Amino acid sequence: MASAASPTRPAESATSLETIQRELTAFARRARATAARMHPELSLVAYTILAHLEEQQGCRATDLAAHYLLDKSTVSRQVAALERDGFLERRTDPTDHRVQVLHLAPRGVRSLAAARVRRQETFKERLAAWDPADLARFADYLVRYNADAAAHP
Amino acid sequence: MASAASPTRPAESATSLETIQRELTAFARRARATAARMHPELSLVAYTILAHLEEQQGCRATDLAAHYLLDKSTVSRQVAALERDGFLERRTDPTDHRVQVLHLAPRGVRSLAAARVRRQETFKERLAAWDPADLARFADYLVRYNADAAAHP
DNA sequence: TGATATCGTTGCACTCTACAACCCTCCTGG
DNA sequence: CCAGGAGGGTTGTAGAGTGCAACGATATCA
Repeated sequence: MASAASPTRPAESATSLETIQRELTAFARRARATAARMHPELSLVAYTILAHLEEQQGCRATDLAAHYLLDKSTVSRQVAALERDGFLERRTDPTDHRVQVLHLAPRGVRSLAAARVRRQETFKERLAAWDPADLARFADYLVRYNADAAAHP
Repeated sequence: MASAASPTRPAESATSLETIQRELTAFARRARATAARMHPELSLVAYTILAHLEEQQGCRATDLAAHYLLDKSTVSRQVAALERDGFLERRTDPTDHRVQVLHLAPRGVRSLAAARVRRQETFKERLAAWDPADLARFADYLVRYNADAAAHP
């Protein structure tokens, strides 16, 4: 399972599909526990929300829900907990008082940075033996797969 | 994000790592809901357990826990529910009365087959536009990644 | 035979999640 | 102008999934 490219006779497509299914679900099962080990302070969802906030320079709870296919009530509770613990802050949009724009609070910035370092270390160690070209291709495949998954729900 | 391979200057490895992290966690968040949509009768964990049982021709609950990094109590409850609903059966090992070997029951075989068909259809549609060579490479990468993840916990 | 290890179950607590009902604010058509 | 609908967000409720700790039963070994 080490080498990158395999022969690709048409008959093998079905096998690839099975493998992709099995390996993706295997990963999914472990993701939560892995996240908990890497950064106990931030759950997988919390980390995701904070990272999104940093990347987007702030956004609304509804955006988070839409982007991550979560119910708005779920996001609401997550955000409430993150605000209570000082990871983020809400700023009511002055032009539309229905809207609360979420921004990272100082503690959120710090925790996110620390968590990112831990994640980087783990992934770096984990993927140390990979050729950079393979890493890049793998990343591309994942992006493409998630895009396809979003398009075919 | 459509084309497969990207340029791979060394400086891009860090970006690839970030992308891989982000896309894998994005997938993980959606996996449970996706499974529920594809086969409402079997949760993601239930499907996984039954598939493992089929593949291994029966195994112990402890094996499942070790393989999927779950607490034995979690597996115990999952197995109890699956037995209650007729998806699997337990057979006490005659040579070691502590051990219960789990096997698929007829209903488990049927449900697993149906779920597999639904999953195949979904994935086939989802990945229809992919070149078989890309599929094969993607599958290889996933296998390799999960192996590395298991080796560096 | 007694100490130790293994397999599994159960009590407990917690997180994550969706759905439904609700409130508040905004917008638009009569 | 204002009534009704739409959008953003919260809360009540319920259920799945999970881990930890304590326990009982069985097996193994000194």
